[in-house]
Amino acid sequence: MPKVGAEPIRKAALINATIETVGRTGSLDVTVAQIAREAGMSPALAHHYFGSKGDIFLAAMRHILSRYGDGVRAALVAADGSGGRLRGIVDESLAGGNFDLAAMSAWLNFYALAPTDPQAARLLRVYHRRLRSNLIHALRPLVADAAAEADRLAALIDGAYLRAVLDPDMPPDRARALVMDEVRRITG
Amino acid sequence: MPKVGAEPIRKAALINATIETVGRTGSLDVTVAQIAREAGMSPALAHHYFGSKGDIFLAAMRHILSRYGDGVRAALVAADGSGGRLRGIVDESLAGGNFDLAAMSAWLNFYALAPTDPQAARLLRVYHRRLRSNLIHALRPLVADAAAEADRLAALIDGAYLRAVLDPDMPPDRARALVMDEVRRITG
Amino acid sequence: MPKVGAEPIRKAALINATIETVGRTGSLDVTVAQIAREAGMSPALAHHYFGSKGDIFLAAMRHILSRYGDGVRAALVAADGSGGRLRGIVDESLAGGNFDLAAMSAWLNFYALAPTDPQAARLLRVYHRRLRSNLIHALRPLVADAAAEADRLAALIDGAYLRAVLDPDMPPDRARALVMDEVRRITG
Amino acid sequence: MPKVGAEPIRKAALINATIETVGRTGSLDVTVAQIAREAGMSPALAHHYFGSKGDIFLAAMRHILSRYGDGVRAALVAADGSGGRLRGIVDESLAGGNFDLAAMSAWLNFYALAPTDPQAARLLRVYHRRLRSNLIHALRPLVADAAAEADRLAALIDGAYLRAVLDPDMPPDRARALVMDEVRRITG
DNA sequence: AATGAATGAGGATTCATTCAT
DNA sequence: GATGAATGAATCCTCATTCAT
Repeated sequence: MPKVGAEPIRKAALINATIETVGRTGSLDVTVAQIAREAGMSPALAHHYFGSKGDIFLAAMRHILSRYGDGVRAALVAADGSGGRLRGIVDESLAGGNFDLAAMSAWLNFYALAPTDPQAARLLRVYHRRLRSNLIHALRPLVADAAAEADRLAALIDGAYLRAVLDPDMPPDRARALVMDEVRRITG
Repeated sequence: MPKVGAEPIRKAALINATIETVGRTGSLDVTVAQIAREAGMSPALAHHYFGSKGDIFLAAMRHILSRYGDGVRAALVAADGSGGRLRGIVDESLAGGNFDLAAMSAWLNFYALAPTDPQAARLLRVYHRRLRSNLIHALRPLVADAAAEADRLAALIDGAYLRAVLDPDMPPDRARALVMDEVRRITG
Repeated sequence: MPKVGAEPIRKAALINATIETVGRTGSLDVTVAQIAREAGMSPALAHHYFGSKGDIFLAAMRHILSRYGDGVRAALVAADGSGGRLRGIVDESLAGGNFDLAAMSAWLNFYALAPTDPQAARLLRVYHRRLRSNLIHALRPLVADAAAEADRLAALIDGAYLRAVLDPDMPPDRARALVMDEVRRITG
Repeated sequence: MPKVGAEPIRKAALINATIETVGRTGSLDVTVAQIAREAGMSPALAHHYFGSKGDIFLAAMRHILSRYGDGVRAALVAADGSGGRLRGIVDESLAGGNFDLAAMSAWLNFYALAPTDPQAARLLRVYHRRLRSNLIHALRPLVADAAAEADRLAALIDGAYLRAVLDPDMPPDRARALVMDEVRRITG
């Protein structure tokens, strides 16, 4: 009997190892060997499951993105009213989990990758669209030009995240509070 | 007596070549050889004038940062009133020059570098502090809590820039307009 | 399952290749590429098995030293009486094998390395101590101040070796005879 | 009027700088730039006066050798009787000046160079011959086979020097004492 | 499925040396 | 005489990737 189901397990292990390793070193300059060691397997096997280093990274990014997407979806389901939905999106976008070194590095390097790498760009676009659509949906009952307000709020979220990540003077809590003030202004 | 005075010329050429090369490839993964070729000299000479690859990058970033700083300063001098100063800062921060691939890549990769590289972090901090202080100064006559408003505006600027850079659906003009709406709201 | 057990073979091949290459060129200024080529493998593999060029050299030196140590030990076991032991040590120290260009260059360059490289110094010290202790052991039944006589004899051995290596007018045989005269004087 | 006599001054400065630099770093791996800086001139000028790096080294070695030769000559002139001449030679050969890191490194690296570099070999041979002839001259009135005794004593001197240089357990004074004991045995 | 073995293709950096002034 | 400028040629080392087993 062949060992069944090894593939998804191995892939998941590699994805986690990638995030973990990138996080620990704070840089995308990690080697396949490092990732594989962290995942407890040989570099050759990593290449066997993913075709290349780039594919490993992409899978890891997709994982982070979908984890974020799940969080937002859950927050929206649990939310109470338009204001609640807005706050849920913001909360999730600036939640603690996005600020560990692993996620931070992943995001920043992902940004840096996007102008060059079409697959990264596509992934990022999906994220942008979904956030925008969620925001519009939540804002429509509250403001006249929901689309414009959504863009502004989305930019504010990203900017606040950036600051929280890069600026030691701006801890994540202040970043979230800063956006929440704006949300409060909108929800009245 | 030897030919003299080449140093500043060569250094400037290398800085420009760095920005140009990073811009063209859209990635920090450029080799010293590429930069040197672009600057029309040998890799050895690049190492002669700057000590290392990292120093070349740092000098390039410093150049971009100081170019931006000069722009802001000029805009502030020319500005008329608090509202004018605000609009000047926003205009300069989201000016066309910041959106060529070279500047974009430099900024994004600089962000990605900052969590790891202390010198990059220091440089970025200088930028953040200066922007914040400029915004506070311009906002003080207009709002009660200038500091909080400055943080929010700074985040909005960075977020809008990020969107304009990363999202094809958000051209620089829309990004600027988006921030200007907020400025208008503040200035009343 | 992969091909297995290459490591010791490769390491041995690299050590031999190092000695051979250093010997052929008569200088420590050999490149990893040269050594690897001599050993029939890529430079990358050499770095894979030993961490660095320095480690390759050290392993080669250790090999030479242990080869010499084995020779001395065998000579001591086979020796008959104190005088025999003395003659055995001298014979082994000035045996033909120490005079091929490879061993010579290794020794000389090792000497030159020792004041700078702590690991080389440590290795050399081991050799010195062992030789001294062997000599003292063999001399104790024969002379009053065995320690002093051992130091003198050790110096004489090293000096004779040096002459034999450096001076075309002093072939190894004469060098050995020169020391043996002294041994004969001691053993009476 | 041209500046006269610059050449010998510059050359001497470079030779001293070479010895000094080799001594400070304890290795022959010094760059022409380091030597030139130590001598207070540009690397280009060093090449102007000596044709190549090798020539600089050779000149430095020649300097050390002739300095040693002068010392021996002076000691012989001042010496009283055959025994005094012998002691003078030994004293000079193991004098303090030969044990500073500069001279040590020079000697050791010179040894290492000799099997490869014909010029170094020639120089070394001169030294060997002169020492041997001096020793024979001093020994002839004292022993039957002066030539054999001279070779043994020369080897002992070199071996003692080597030990003193390489072995922290053998300070220069003990090395000299060790040889002097032998001298005393000969002079009776 | 899994891995040790192996390498080709760079990449940063160093340095002796040359040259124009 | 003197030097800053400039470079070609190496050198060590790294790493993604392939392959035989």
